[in-house]
Amino acid sequence: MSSRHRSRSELRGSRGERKEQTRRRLLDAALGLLSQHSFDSISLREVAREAGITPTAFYRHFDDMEELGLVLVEEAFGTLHQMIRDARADTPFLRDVVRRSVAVVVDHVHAHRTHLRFIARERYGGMRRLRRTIRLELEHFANELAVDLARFPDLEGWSRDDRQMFAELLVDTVVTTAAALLDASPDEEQRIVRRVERQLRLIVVGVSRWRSSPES
Amino acid sequence: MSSRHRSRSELRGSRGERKEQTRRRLLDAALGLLSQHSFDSISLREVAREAGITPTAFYRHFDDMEELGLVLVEEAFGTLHQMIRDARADTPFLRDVVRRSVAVVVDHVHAHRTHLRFIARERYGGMRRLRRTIRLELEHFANELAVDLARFPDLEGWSRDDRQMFAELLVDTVVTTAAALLDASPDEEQRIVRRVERQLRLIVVGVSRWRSSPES
DNA sequence: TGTACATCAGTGAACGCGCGTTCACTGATGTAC
DNA sequence: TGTACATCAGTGAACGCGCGTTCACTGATGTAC
Repeated sequence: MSSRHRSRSELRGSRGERKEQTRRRLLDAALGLLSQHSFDSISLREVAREAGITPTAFYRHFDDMEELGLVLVEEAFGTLHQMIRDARADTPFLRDVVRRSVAVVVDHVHAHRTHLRFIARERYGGMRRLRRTIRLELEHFANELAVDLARFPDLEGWSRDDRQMFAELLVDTVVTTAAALLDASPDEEQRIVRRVERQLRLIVVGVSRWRSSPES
Repeated sequence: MSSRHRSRSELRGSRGERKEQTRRRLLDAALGLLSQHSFDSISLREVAREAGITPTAFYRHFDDMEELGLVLVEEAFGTLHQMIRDARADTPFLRDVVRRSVAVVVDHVHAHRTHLRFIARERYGGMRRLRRTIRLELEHFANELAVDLARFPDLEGWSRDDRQMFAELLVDTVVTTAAALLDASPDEEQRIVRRVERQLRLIVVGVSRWRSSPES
């Protein structure tokens, strides 16, 4: 407070490393502010203040807030892909994967709360470009899942299109659930988890009868 | 432009009626601005300007922007309940209702675009109170649907809890679809509609086998 | 029907504030010799 | 290893602007008699 210049722990590291640390603080500051506000209502000055630098220095790291937002989308989907890798299991049974996945999503909500909140909030938020980028990433995500689903015996003989449709249903259900978990108390969390487990089980029952006997 | 006071069409009507017209213009102005921004980033002054009154006069109608937002939630769910009434059909077959419902949702997205966009955008948006109110309304909505579902033979013997779980899956799928339709071109719209039709059919297949043979 | 008064939706000036962006700058770190 | 210079992350003052809210007001509409 009294000493001028470099009074923080950032005294450590090379100039490049310290720049990277500041950039990280800016991103984290934005993620933090997003717990209370949507992205298009947080200001560059707030983010800089929260990160402990002057507004002017912000421009050493990003052209404007939108660019920072796009970096957050990229980051958030990085952690989301990590999540899906965690959920992948060595079982031929879809129901095992589904059961396992719910637990992974819950863990992920706790471990990467700010990233998931950002995606949930901006998926239908106010900034067109962010919304679009998130939508494209989610589609990409569902595409990957659709490819991966081909290995399950339950989906043998399914068309690419049907697998895609099923993948998108899973992704939407999981994202909606993750978003609901963000605002939930521990009690509500348990309720939400039980609900989505049964919903996914219901869907998997449908899968096992799809095509082979689509009419009941 | 040159004449002072009451130069608009609002010359018609009693004082009470004209006040109501101005209030309506404020609500519509907010809904219009929401096509580009989220609710917590639009300003009282913008809304007043768009409605053609001074910022000061805003306070004759609402205490602040949050109160206006809560009125919009109420309105939007009014039209949503109208939608569900339109979708209700005299058939014992769940699959008929589901098919019909998708068409009703598409119509509704066109007829009440601004209301649906508001709900989609603020469901996980930046203002806690709006988010909470929307969540409660959606739960209420799913409760009603769960009661209504009891009349279908496919769901005979289902517990109240299972019907609730199923109702929430339907509501989430439909709301997610409506939100996706808001940004869609006509081509994309067709794709989205076909996708959700198949997703709901898949779910309904699951329903027909639920409990009677939950294990495949 | 006519008059005197009350109501109140909307006005316009004013306030202090935080905003995004510009500019010239500082001084520690990095590099060339 | 020491010196001279270049780089560049971060500073601080300044700008014009739109914000929410206050205040005293205006004048058309509504009401009481």
